[in-house]
Amino acid sequence: MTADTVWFENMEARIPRGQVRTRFAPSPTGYMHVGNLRTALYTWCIARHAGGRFLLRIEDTDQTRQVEGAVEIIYKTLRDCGLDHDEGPDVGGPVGPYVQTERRDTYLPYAQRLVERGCAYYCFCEKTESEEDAGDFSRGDDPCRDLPQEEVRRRLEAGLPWVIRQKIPHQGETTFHDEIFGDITVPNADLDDQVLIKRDGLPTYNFANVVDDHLMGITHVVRGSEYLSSAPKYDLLYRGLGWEIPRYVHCSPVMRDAHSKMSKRHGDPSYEDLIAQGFLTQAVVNYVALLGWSPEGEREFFTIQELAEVFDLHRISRSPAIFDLEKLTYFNAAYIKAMAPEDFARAAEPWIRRAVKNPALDPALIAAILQPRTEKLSDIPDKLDFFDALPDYDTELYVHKKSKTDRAVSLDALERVTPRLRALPVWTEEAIGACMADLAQELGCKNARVMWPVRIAVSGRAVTPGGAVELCHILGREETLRRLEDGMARLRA
RNA sequence: GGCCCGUUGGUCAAGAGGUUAAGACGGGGGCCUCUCACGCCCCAAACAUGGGUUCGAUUCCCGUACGGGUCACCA
Repeated sequence: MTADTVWFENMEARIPRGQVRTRFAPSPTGYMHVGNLRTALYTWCIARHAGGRFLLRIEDTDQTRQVEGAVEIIYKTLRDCGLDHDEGPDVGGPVGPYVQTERRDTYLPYAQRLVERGCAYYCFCEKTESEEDAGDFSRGDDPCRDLPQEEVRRRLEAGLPWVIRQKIPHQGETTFHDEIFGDITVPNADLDDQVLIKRDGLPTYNFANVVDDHLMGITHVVRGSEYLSSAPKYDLLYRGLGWEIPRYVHCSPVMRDAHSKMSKRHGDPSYEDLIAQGFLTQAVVNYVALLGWSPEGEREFFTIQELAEVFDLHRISRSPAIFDLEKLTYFNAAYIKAMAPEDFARAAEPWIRRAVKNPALDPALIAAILQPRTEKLSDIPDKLDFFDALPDYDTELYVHKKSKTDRAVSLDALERVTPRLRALPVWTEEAIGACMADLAQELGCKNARVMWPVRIAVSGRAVTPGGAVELCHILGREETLRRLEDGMARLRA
């Protein structure tokens, strides 16, 4: 193959040979599926791993499915995730434009070239019933397939509506290579004469993809495995146009269960839904990377840059992977624990403020006790319902066998500790902790005998984020003493 | 239905013609501990199935089952 002359076709000067170029080519549907995000991530990783270029191309040839604002969501998601692109509608580049409807005039000449070469033909057929319900109508039988050139010209001049279809050979078979699935061979008779140029003059996805990928110098075509069965037709197209065939990387889908893909329709969360639920971008990206791909070795925590470094496309899995919210939650919790306390405090504050309105309570202190026990930000508010006001509670909470407390012991503990706390020279965690520990030691018992009752009195809850010491500290001396008094009153009642 | 692809514990998955078949999540148990968590330790849990090839297959080949994809003037 004379790749050096045909490969870039008028573009040798603009794209360095040997450069790895990949593209993410979403159609603007209004949100980012988890599967799409993963495809974008793998595509980005392939380019970055090789020091190549990553492009963004918007595939909007379906006029009937435009969603306003959809492109912005794509930009925002890619930006948030760190999937920066080198070329695209917003940043330009040498092979633009990067929006297919803005390239509308570039496709027809290539389709006509295929017609001239006998690899495609004008079809004047009406849409047929059988076609519309996707029956077993064999396109190989299309009466337009072998129309005499004169007749074609006559009909075109008469203004008859037409489409251009790919002319698949009746005989033989086609073998294509996929980086993940290997060589796949199919009989040409099983391939249909797909439409290349639609009646509205716009190319179909299948055709626009081939033309654009070539014109943009794409070396690795990454996409979902639903395109696997079209791949032999792509090969025929590339060959018909005399173009070098790129490397195909078909990725199996991300599933919601064993039977169906993740989808908005079924209520599965999109990327933006996950973020709204309190998942961190890095956790989502990290988790999703491992859904259908695995690194060498046992490590599973990676920054996006680290992913790019170690990414090996040949370790992408052939079988579909089921999305597991529990494992994502585990990753999220791990990322939260690893955050710098200030960063976590900043991320958690809005969620803390949903439950804690009292301005005297320091959200940073609350964040500190929350951080090790928060799996996702959205479960923060429920943990904080006792801060603003002490809830009504049952004194049964004071009975705890492991801490060796009952109502009488608790009352005794509270009565002893309250004056000491009132007298503390400073209200710090260290001072409060020492105060309670000292008392326990004097009583010759475990800390629990003092701290359990205090924690109950101060929170009214059996389960709290943080222990007695932290809670007292956060609530402040005055409120702490007020709640301890309240607790003693309840125990005496 | 035709064609194509896939199948290792509940989930994500490593792995190689000969292994006690990794690891992680989840589950169970324990330790730690002022609760819940965190952390640490331990445990249970898998090669879909039938034939080959082979001294030996979970690993290679064929069939079967099951699952998925595709068969649009949607992407």
